[in-house]
Amino acid sequence: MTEKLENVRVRMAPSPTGSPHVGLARTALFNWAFARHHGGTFVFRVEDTDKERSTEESLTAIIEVFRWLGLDWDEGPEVGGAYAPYKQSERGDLYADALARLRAGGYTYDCYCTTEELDARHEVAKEAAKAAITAAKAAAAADPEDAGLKAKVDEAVTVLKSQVLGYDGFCRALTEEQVAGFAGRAAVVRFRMPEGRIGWDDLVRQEISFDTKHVPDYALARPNGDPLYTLVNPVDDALMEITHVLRGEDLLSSTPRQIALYDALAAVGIGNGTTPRFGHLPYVMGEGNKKLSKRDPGASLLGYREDGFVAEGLLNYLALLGWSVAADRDVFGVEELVEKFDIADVNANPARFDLKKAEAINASHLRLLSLDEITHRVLPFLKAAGVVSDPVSDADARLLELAMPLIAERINKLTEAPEMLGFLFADEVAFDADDVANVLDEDGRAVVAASREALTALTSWSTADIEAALRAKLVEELGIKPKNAFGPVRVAITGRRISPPLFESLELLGRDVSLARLDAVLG
RNA sequence: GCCCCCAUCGUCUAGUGGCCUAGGACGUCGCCCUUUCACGGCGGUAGCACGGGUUCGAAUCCCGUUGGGGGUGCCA
Repeated sequence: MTEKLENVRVRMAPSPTGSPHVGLARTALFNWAFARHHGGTFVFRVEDTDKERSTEESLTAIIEVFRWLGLDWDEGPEVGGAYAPYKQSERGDLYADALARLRAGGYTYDCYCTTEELDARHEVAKEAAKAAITAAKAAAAADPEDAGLKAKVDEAVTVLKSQVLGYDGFCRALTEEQVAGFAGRAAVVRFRMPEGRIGWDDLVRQEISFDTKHVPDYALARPNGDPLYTLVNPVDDALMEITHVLRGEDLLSSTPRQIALYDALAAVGIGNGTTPRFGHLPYVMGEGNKKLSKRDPGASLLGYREDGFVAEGLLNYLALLGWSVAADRDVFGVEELVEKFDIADVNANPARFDLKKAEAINASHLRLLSLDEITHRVLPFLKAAGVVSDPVSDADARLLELAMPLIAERINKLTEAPEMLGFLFADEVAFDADDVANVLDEDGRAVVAASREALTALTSWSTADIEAALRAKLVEELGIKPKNAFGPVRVAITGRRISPPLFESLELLGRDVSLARLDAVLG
C-alpha cells in the first residue's frame, strides 16, 4: 500500500443531465474512497454550464443517490465550503475573468470561422492532398528510376493520412485587415495549443503523452460569451485547488489540452499554479461491447434502489468494477474499501456490469444485516406493495417481527419480501393460477381435506405440533411423499407453490385463518 | 484517416520474472441438505488473443500483429 498523501482534494463534477447512472457512481465512489483513504477533502461541484440540458430534477436525483450510497461530500451543494459557489452556473464572473486574463496573455484568440467554411476548407485540403498524390505517382511512373520521386509519393500520402479532422487553426494568426473583414461576426474564443509533446504520469496507466499537432486549438467559450466545459473544468479545478482528478477514460484524450490550459492559467495567476495528477478510470460496459449508456435501463442507480438493492451491496459491486479488495474474497464493507483503496491498484481495462454478480454481492450484504436492520429496509417495500399499512399498525408490526426470520435468509433483493409475505397479511389469498391448476387438482384437494381433518383435531397450534400432525396424517397414514403432501396445503394457504416454510407460516397465520383457507379451497 | 487507451476462465478479477501443471468470485453443471423456494455445504466446467524477442526461466519485460474501445469543428 502506498503511503498516505497530505492535503488531498478531489472532486466529483457531474453534469446534471438525466438520471444518475452507474458510471457516475463508480467514478464518484473511487474519488470518494481516494479522499477518505488519504484523509483528504471530497468536493462536489455541479457542472451545469450546458443550460439546455441541465435540470434541477437531475441534480436532486444525483444528490439523493449519493446520499443513499453514503458518498458524503465535504464541500458542495447543501453543505457549502470555502470555495463556493459550487454550481458553475453561479461562477460566471470567475470564468469571464479567466477568459480576460488568458486573452491578455495571448493564450487565446477569436475565431470567426463558420461550420460551412470549415467544411469547405477540409474538402479543399483533402482534394489538394489527393491531387498531390496523383501528380507524384504520375511523375514516378514516368521516371521509375528516380528515387526522389518515389519519396515524394510517400510524402504526399503521409500528408493526406495525417490530415487532422478538427479545427484547422485558420484564425490563429489573422491580420488586422482580416479581423476587420469579419466585423459583425460573433467569435468563438479558442485556446492556442503550444507545440511539442504533452505528457503526464497517469495514476492508472502510467506515462502517456500526445504530440500537440494532433490536438487542435479548441473552443473555450461560445460566441455569446458562455463558457464551455473545456474552460470551466480546468479553471474550477485550479481555483478549488484540486490535487487529483480521477475521471472516466473518455476524457483521456482531452487531457493534453487541459494540461496546456493549466499551464496558461498558472501563468496568468489563476489557481495555485500546480497541475493536478490525473487518473483515467476504465469504462463500465453494458451489454455487447458498448459503454454503459445513460439510456440503458441497466444504468440507472435509482433503478437499482427500486429493484431492491441495498446501498452496501451496490457500492461493493461497483467497487469491484476495476478494483479488488483481495485475491480470494470480494464481499466487503465500506470501511474496508476506504482502508484498502489504492488508485495504483485500479485496473486499466474496461469492466462489464454483470447483473447476476451484482445481485449475488447484494444478497451477501443482505445476509450481513441484523434482523432488525433488514426489517427496517424491507418496510418501505412492504408499504409500497400494500402488504402492510402505512403507518404500520401494531398488529402488522408484531406479525412482521415474527415473519421476518422466515424470509431474511431467503431473499436476495428487498423487493422479494412483499411477494413472499403477502399471504400472511392479506385477508384474501392471491392465488397463482398455474399453481392452483397444477397442485390443487382432485388429489390435491383430497390432501387438503385430510390436512384439515388433522389440523382441526389439534389442541395446541404450534409449528412443531402442526408439522407432527400433518406428517402423521399425510405421510405416515396416507403414505404420500412429503413433497406431494405439503404442496397442496402450501398452495391453499399461501396461494403459491413457492412460499416461506409452511408449518411456521401456519402457526403465524393462526388456527382460525388457516382452517378457513383450507375450507375455502375445499369449497 | 489520424491520435490515444486496453487485452488472464462466459463475466469481474488475483498475479508486478521462478511460490502458476494460473488462485478467488459470479454464472453454469452435478451432488448433499430439504415440506416448496431460497440459504448452506461439496465437487466439476472454463482462461494467460497471436507472433517474435529479452532471460537459465515469462501470464508477468520489449517489439509487432490482430481484436476491442475512445477521441477527433461552439456536449460534458
